[in-house]
Amino acid sequence: MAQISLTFPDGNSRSYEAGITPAAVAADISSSLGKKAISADVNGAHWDLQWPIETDARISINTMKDDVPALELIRHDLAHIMARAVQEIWPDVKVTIGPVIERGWYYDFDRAEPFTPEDLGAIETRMKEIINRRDPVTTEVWDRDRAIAYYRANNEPYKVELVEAIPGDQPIRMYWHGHWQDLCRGPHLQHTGQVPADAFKLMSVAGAYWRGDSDRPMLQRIYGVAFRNRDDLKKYLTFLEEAEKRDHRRLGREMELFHMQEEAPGQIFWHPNGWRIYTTLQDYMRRRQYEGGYVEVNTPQVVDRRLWEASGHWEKYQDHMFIVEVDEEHAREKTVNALKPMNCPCHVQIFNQGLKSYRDLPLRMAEFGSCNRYEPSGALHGIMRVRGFTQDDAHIFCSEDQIENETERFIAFLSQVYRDLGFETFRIKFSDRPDIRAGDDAVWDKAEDALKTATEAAGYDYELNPGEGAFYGPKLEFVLTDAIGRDWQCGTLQVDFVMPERLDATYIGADGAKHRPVMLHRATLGSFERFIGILIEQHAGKMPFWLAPRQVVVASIVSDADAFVYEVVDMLKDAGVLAEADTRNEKINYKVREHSLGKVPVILAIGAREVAERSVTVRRLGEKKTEVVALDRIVAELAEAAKAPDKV
RNA sequence: GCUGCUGUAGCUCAGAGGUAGAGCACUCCCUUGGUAAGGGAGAGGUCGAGAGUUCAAUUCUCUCCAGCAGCACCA
Repeated sequence: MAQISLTFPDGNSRSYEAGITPAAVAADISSSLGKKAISADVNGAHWDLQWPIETDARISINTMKDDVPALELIRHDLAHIMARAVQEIWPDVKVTIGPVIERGWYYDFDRAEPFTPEDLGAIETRMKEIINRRDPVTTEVWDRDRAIAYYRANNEPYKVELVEAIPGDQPIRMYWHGHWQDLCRGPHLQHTGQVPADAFKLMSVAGAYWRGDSDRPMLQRIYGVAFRNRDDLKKYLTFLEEAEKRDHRRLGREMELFHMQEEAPGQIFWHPNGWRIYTTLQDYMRRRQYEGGYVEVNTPQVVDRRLWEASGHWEKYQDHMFIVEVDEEHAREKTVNALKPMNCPCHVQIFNQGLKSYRDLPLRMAEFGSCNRYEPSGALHGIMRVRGFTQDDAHIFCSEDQIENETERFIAFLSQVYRDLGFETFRIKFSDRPDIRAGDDAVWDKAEDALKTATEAAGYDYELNPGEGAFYGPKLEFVLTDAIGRDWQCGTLQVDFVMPERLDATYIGADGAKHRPVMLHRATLGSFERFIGILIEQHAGKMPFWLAPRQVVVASIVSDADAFVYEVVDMLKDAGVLAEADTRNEKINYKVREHSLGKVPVILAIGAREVAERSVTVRRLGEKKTEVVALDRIVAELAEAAKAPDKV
């Protein structure tokens, strides 16, 4: 028998017979490790304890203390255990796939009747039974024909399709959890009892297309979450509650920011409070963009189809456009217009007015561009994904040589804005050329290099999204992480070689000849609607003072203080602070509770004492303590706090 | 758009084949109270829309609309 040498993490090696399994190695080290082992890392690959090792290798044995492999195995085994539980309860349900996902797993089933919440409870109970049976997990490699014949015989058409799709050079591996068997690449745990029975939960059922293809059957997907122990599960459930409390749809109603109604799906009715956030943010962006060398423009909402045909939107984007037909008097045909879904074609129209010189470049043309897109009904979500929205859009018309500098400049601009808005860090994703694309490879090379070099020069790393660029050019995407760890893609910068060509934009170069400008599409916030949604959730409604739609409530404690309350409100308003009086016939407790729930950052209470000494008692949101402050001082302090970050 | 679920007062929700209820919010009265709900009274609903079954529909059936979760979409 050939011998192989296995090297352990501490640097020691031992000699074993070729074909030894990690399970045997672990048992050889100690019998307790043999029991605790869950998997191995063999030359960096995640290795099932039963898979033989045939060559010299570095090996380490994993136990439940190793969180990455432990979570992977727990979730993966639970996917199998759930599928088994489902087939034990309903033998005619067909199984498909069940991968591990971020906090758990899912498994897709084909079953005529929908799973109900009660069904989920029954499945969960059965899963716990299976775990308690401590069934051994075993594996073997099957011949392709045998696997196909087996699944045909068992009436599992989805599995047949999966086996057929496995490339010829890859083994077809079967796993048993007790008597229940599934096609799986592994690895898995030693036995079902290694799964913690109190650290998982089935969360929801939803439809999902077979193989993610909307032309194929709709399956039922059951989602579960799983962790190494009960505490981690509890923490996750608490996180979900926290996210629910921050839901901008709920806070939008509670803080009277906006509403939406049936007659205008995907469109927002902004109330005074919400609109104050919107305009404050927009005013701030307008100032920053002016500073950043942009000119601001405004373009039409309703535009004849001819322009959309020229830009290519009519062909590629028509399903997402609101089409407006008008019967013109005496006209032979109806005029067909579309509400603009994007601003770029209109911006090119402005660029095309008059001759442009290379001296005009780069031309940074910004618009708070109101767009309408007919988004699929299922995509709508609060104010985050809507059919009517306003982008903080701009198009930079420049030469190819200027792409890099403009990119670096934009990253600096965007990072300043994000910092001002309370997001200290962000990630950059770089999407390069897709398979189907327009333009020469030489131009793509140049554009991709420019984006990468500029990103590095600005001091940022990027993650590569291979092949995810738009057909007209590569792009950068800027991703924020919020206070509870969720990612939001907001900013974007996209190089476009195609639109200037289609709409015949040109400039006169230093050589006196006509040249094609490059367009950089860029947005910082993305859309005001979505970004405000993110801000609401980021802050759980407690907006930074300068952005808060209601900044100060001046509340009387006794009605004799009312006159002074109004005086204080006027002083604050004159100082640029959003102040309102609350002189209602209510106790101070009641007023404090109501305005705290309304997320008003500062309450100034005024009773007889304050009137006598011209002071106020300050109570700040989230704090229990109060302090008495002289009137002039608090007005000065709040006036300072109300300034936007670019004015501080 | 697809699958499933939901739609009753401003909000959160209960209810039943015989044209509706609670709490909070709202209005009025009493109360002038010192930092997260003082007391009392009152008003408020075409039960998402349309059609069908029935003596009778908000309740049962169908269609549509909207919302929620996920999928697909987000050139």
